[in-house]
This record gives sequence, C-alpha cells and structure tokens, in this order.
Amino acid sequence: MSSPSHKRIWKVVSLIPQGKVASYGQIADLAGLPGRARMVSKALKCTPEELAIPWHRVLRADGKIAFPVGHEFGLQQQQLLREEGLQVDRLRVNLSACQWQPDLPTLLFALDY
DNA sequence: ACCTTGACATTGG
DNA sequence: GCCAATGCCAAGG
Repeated sequence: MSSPSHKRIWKVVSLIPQGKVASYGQIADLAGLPGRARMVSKALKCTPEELAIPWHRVLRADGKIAFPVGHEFGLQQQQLLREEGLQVDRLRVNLSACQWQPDLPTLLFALDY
C-alpha cells in the first residue's frame, strides 16, 4: 500500500546522509506533513523491499531507537548506526553533532517543487 | 460508522 | 530520567 504521502516520506528519508540522523517528527515536517510523526513510522513499516532507504537513521525526538529493547530490528538499527560511526548507548544516540540539517534547495528539488 | 492500534511528540509531575 | 496523560491521524478490523 503506497500513498503520495508515503512516497514523499521515503524521498525525504533517502536524503539523510551517512552519519546523520533525523526524528520521525522532523521527517514529517520536511515531507509537508506537520504533526504526523506516526505516519512516518507507518510509511517506513510499508517500505517496499526494492526501495533501499536509510530507515535506521530515523529516531525518536530524544534520540532513542523506537523499537522496544530486545527487538530484532532495534538491535539491527543499533548496529547499523554504530557502523556509521555514531555513538549508541542503550538504544539511544547522542544527538550532539549528528542531527541532519537538510539543504533546502536539494530537498525542494527531491520533492519536485 | 465505531473502535483499536501504532517504528511519535510534548508536557507536566 | 522515567512515567502518564494528551494530541495526533491513517489503517485495518
């Protein structure tokens, strides 16, 4: 199931560079869906296999991995983030100096504005 | 049409 | 920092 909103969300997430992270709410805002952080999580859950996007770079606003402790995806996410050089402590990322700040022109171009 | 469910965010204690 | 209460809103029963 894919809606126009989902596609915009996937595009925005695909722009997050290696070593940087963003929150669900931030992605929603950038995708033109203010206040709809939960829609971002849904969109990620429905991501088609063939679409390779850096889903692991999306965290809660406080830097925590959204999956419960012990969840397989959470552990995988933690590992992927560490492989990018980020410091992850107990499923939480130290947000200092790794928060994504999108380049506006690039963002607008990606969203066909 | 009503109810429940989230890979969330914010606020207040 | 942790927890509970609220707000949020699309999807699926």
